Amino acid sequence: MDMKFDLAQIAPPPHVAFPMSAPMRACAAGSCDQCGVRDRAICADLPSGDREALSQIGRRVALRAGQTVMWEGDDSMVVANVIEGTLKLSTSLGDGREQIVGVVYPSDFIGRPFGTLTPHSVTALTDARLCLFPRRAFDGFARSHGALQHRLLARTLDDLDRTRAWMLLLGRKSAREKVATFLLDMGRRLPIDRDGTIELPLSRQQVADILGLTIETVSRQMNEMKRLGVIALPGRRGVRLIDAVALEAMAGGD
Amino acid sequence: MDMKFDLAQIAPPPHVAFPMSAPMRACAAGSCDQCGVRDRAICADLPSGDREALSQIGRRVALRAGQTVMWEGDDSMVVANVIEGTLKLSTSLGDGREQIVGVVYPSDFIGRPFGTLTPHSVTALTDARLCLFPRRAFDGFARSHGALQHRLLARTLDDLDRTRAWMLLLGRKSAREKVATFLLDMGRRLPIDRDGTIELPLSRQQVADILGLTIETVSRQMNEMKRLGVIALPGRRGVRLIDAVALEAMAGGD
DNA sequence: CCGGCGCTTTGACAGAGGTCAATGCAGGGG
DNA sequence: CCCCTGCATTGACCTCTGTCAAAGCGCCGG
Repeated sequence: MDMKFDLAQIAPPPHVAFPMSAPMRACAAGSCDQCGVRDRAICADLPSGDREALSQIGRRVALRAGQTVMWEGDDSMVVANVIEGTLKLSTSLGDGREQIVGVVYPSDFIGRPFGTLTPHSVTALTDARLCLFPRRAFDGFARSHGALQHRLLARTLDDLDRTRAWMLLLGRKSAREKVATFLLDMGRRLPIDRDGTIELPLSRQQVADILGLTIETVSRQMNEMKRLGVIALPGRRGVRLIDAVALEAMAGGD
Repeated sequence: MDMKFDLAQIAPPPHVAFPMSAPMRACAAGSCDQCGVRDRAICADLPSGDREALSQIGRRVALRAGQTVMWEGDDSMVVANVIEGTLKLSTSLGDGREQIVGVVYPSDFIGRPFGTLTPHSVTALTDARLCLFPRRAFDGFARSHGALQHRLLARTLDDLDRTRAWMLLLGRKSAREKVATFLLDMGRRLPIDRDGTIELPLSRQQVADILGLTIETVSRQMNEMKRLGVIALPGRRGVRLIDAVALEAMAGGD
C-alpha cells in the first residue's frame, strides 16, 4: 500500500498554464439575471432583492484547470457557487497518498460555511468560473435568510447521502465493480455527445484517486472492458458506453 | 471479493432477545428538562417553549441491541435524536456485502429529514433510547424554526466532513493503518475506565464492516498489535490502548 | 507536418489481504 | 457451576491488486 510520493501533487506539472499559486482572476461581473446556474444554485429561490444583496457580497472569479482554490487544513476564508466547470475535493495522507472525496459541477456549492477549517482541498479539473463569497459574510447572510439556509441544508444532506453511498464502493467493491460504477456515474452526470461519447474531466490518476485504486489497475480494467466490447475508449479521455446493461451487471448490485 | 452471504444480516441471531421486527417500545415520556442530551442535541438552543412544542411532536422509544429502526430504501417516515446508546448506519450490496457508513452516539441525530427515501439502515448496537419524530411533522417544525435548522445544518456539515475523512481511510489506508485509526477514534469517543480500557460496542464483524476489511484481517491486526505490546485485549470486546504514540504512528499521517 | 513530452498501456512479479477450514474460548443459560 | 453456542483466533493457501519497469502513443508546440 505504500505508494510512491508523487511530485505532481505538490508542484504543478509544467504544462499547466497557470500554476496553482496563481492568483484567482476576477472576471466579468455579470448580474444574477444572466447567471447560468441561477435557478439551480442555492441562491435560486431567494427573492430577487435578497439575491442581489448576496451578489454584492461576492465576486465572479475564473480558474484555470489545475488551480487550487482552497487547501486542506487552511482557515476557511471563502465559499462559492460553481458557475461553470468541474472541480475535485481531495484529502491526502502525509506521504502523498490522495483520495478524491467529491467531484463538483455547475450549480454546486463549495467551501466550509460555519466552520473555521477547510476540511479538504478544492482544485479545478477544467477551466472554471465561481461566484465567490468571503466566508464570514456569507455565514452572516445565511443566518438571516432562512430560505438560503434551508437550501444549503437540503444540498448538504444530499451530499452526505451520496458520500455515504460512495463509502460502500470504497470499502466493499472490487476493482471491476468500482470502475463500472464510476463509468455509469459519469455517464449520468456529464454531457453525452451524439455518438454516445463522454469526455472525462479526469486523468487516469484522478480516476484512481476517486476509486481508491492505482492508475495501472484502472487502466487494465478499462481496457479489459473495451476488449469485452462493453465500452470504447476514443482518445485519452473519451469513453463511449456501448453496453450499459453489461456495465450495470459489472457494477454489482445497488 | 465475493463474501459469503451472511444470514445474520437477514434474520436476527438467536441470542438477540428482541428480533429486529419487534415493535419499538414506548418508554417513560420524561420532559426535556431531565433529558440527558438536552444541551447537546439539535434542540439544545431552542427557547424552552419551542422545545416543549417539538417534544409534543415526538415520543420516547427504547430499543434493544440488534433492533433496526430504519431500513435502507424504505420511505423516510421518522427522524430522531439519540438519547442513549450506540447505533450503526449501514448500506449493503445485493449479495450481502455490508459497509457501515457511520456510528452514532447520544445527542446525535438520525434519519433523513427533507427527503423521501432512507439512504441507509439504522440499527442499534447496544440497547438505546431515542426521541423519535414523524418526519413530516419534524420537517414542518424545522422549516419554521431557524435555530433548529441552523443547528441541524451545522451538524450535517460536521457529519459530511467526518464522512469524507473516513473515505481517505477506506480508499487509501492499509489494514494496519485502518485498525490503528479505528482504535484511536474509539478511544476518543467511548468512555475509558480507570485502567484505560474501552468496551467496543461492536463485534469483530462490525469492525470489519466499518473498515472495509474481513473479520480475519481485523483479528490478525489486533492480535499483532497486542503481540507488539501496543494494546491489550481483555475479553471479547475490551481494548486497552497501551501505547497511543505507537498507535498514532501506525495510523499513518492525518 | 513533425518531434518530443508525459500520460497511458502493458508485462512480469510480489505481497497484502481475502478465502476456507479448524480450533479456541468467553459468557450466557440451564 | 458447568456446558454449549457462536464469536474470535489461527493457519494454510491463493488471488487480486499494487509495484516496478518499459514501451506505446495522443496531443501540443514549433
